[in-house]
Amino acid sequence: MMTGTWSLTDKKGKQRGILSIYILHTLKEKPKSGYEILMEIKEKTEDTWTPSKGTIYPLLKQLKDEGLIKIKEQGKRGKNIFTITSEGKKILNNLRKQGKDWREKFLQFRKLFSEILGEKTVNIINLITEISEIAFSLPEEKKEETLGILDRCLIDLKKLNNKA
Amino acid sequence: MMTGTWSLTDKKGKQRGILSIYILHTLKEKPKSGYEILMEIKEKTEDTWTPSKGTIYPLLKQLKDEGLIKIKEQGKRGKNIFTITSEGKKILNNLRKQGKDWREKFLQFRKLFSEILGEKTVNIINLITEISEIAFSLPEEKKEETLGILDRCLIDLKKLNNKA
DNA sequence: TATTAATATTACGATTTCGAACGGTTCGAT
DNA sequence: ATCGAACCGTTCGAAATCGTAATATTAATA
Repeated sequence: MMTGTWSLTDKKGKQRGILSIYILHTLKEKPKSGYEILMEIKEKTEDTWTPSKGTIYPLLKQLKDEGLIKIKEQGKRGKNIFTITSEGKKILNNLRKQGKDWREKFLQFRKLFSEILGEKTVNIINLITEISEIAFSLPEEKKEETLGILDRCLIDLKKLNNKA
Repeated sequence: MMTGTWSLTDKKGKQRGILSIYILHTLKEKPKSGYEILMEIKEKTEDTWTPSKGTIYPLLKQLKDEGLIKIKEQGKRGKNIFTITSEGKKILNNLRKQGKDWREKFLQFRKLFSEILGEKTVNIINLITEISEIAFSLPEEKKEETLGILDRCLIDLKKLNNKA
């Protein structure tokens, strides 16, 4: 969806797509192979997104050539285990700062999608989306209260469900 | 973001991206020029997305060549006012049916983005995800009550926010 | 042991969209 | 009369990603 809309530009002026950003992010947590990253995304998104093999491998190579990641070790079957470099960490931190705009974009796109689909539950979607955006924007010290409010909401919905 | 992920395949086997789908949708409501559609999107998404001119004009031409839209009239300055054809309406309806998966995709991507951005609100994400799932699964006749519960939640969060 | 499945990667054409440059036509302001 | 802005569209290289096919190497299963 819209090639550049979700891309971020790092401090070197290089545009980075979602997958690049995710790769840096996950390699910062722990060294991984291409296949592992691929399967991880598939799992985390509940089969909603499986990055194409044709994308992830050339991208890993590109990021390595750029010095943002490196091969930590090699395993069987031609396996390369990548890890992030310190340069990569800098780039990632810089990108994260710029990703703050995503929140607003998400809200807008969700609204547009609802309209396109002619969804009859527009009000529900809009409410949930708004709830999401406020919940995420509340500061850390309000987290307990936030969770409490959401929990109550969930309980109420479950009750309503059980009255079915 | 992920070129094909949000694309839908119409009954003719042709892949349609977001912009195509939006064009069909909005021309169904009312005939419009390319520039009008462009500005409409920009407005509706609060400047979050302005489709590229390099995209929309060739796309309109393509859709016209395919018989999904036609030129209704022409105005000054080379302006073409497009309207949807009956064939286009069929395609749009077919596409809408397939867009039902977007809902789940959206939630998943929202979660992934939060993780990438280092948002420290995992529990919040999980709660909101659960809330979404229940809210959407409740039957239509419970809609009013659902809305009520969600509304209350939103109000509570807004109050919490205003206590900042 | 042979076959199937899973892991691991490469190659490549296709797709949607961007971004930028370019050009033309009104229209309102000066 | 001139200018700047807005409307209106075209061209084109670049970018991120998809989808698919192919290949190789284990590991699991029959």
